[in-house]
Amino acid sequence: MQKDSISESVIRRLPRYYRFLSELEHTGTERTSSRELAKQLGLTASQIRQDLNCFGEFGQQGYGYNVAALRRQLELIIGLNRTRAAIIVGAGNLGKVIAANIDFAAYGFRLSGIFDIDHELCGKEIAGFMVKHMDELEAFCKEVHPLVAVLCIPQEAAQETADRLTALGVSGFWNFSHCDLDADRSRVQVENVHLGDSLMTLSFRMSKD
Amino acid sequence: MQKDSISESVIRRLPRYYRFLSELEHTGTERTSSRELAKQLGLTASQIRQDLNCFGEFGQQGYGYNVAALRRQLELIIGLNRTRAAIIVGAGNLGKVIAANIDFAAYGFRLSGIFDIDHELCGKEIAGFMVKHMDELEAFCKEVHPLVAVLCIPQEAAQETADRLTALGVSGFWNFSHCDLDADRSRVQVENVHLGDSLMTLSFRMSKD
DNA sequence: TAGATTGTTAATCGATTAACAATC
DNA sequence: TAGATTGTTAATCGATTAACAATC
Repeated sequence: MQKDSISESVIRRLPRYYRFLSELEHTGTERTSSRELAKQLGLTASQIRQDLNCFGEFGQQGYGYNVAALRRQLELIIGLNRTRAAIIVGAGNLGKVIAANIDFAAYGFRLSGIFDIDHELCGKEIAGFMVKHMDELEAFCKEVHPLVAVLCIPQEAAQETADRLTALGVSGFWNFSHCDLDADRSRVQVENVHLGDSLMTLSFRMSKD
Repeated sequence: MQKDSISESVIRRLPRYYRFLSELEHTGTERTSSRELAKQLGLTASQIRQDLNCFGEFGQQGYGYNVAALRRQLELIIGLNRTRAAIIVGAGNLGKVIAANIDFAAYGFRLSGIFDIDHELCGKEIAGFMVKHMDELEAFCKEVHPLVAVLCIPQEAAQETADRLTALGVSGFWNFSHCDLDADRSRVQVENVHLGDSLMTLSFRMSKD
């Protein structure tokens, strides 16, 4: 069904498709077409059909796509129906915001713990979780087996912590540290959120004009 | 000097080059080569030379690149030496974290105000700024002329607010709202930070294995 | 001079777009 | 049936990689 390797470009577009179809479904739209989607998303109809056909045949000639069905398919493709345990490492400002504002369940995850090295923070409650000390990490992972770690720690500690977590069975990192993690990409998935890099691209594009 | 149009792929790599060269400079490294950079960054030497030559000739045959000089060039290329006024719109959790944690000056910006529609939040201090009410936006912009707005507001309010800000002379948006802004890309630059999309790509990549 | 590494041109690869037969 | 729109193959375009003369 699914092509062997999906290009990074396609992967980056999948969430947009899902997001837009969710909106369409929400407004009660029943059917759509690659032409209509393309127009709304600023892509070409060809591209959308090519992208979707990496995963299967979801449309019908002469009709187009059923919005609800296609959204559901994308949900399964992206894996949003799963419930992987996730932990947040680093309970500073950023960790707190993520704990409180990200609807993990909507993305196929279940927040199951928050850790920090600062003894001051431990025991405090964030988003319904009592912050645990990093000393408890091994015992916790042995019990809960989190698959994903959200890294909200300083750059200096990131690599070491990632290695420690990998050894404990974590195979996915949502990395907010300002560094590129060194990891075996065949076994571990890393999604970087480099806010500084993001702001730099804005700076660059505004400098050209 | 600079090629007419720089591809999105190149733009995304520039911050990584800058970041890595800053590290090298910090550790006292004097010279490097495209080969060495490529090895460290997981790219090819060809690609790095092609990328840099979009902007000029910064190396020397037989020697390579001077780390400090190349870093400085990238700083200028990305525009980090500038000081564009920026405002944060939305003083909720996310707005607060960004105000407190992002070193705007390091990226060519200067934070100059924080706004919210919630009267409760107005007057409170965040990162040294007194939160202003959105009613004061027009008067403020007339005086300070911010070029950039960081949107930390709900999806529903994003488009309307962006339009309002565009009319007030804002030409760059760092958009944390979970929606794709509709803007005239020839006059306005938009950099989206879609955390949901980011987490979905992680979900997708973890689902394959 | 010999070795190293650039800047740049040419070749390759992959992604996007166009075209169209299949079919609802 | 006629019109619409898919899935898919072929053509195009752009980005990455390889090769190499120039030169430090």
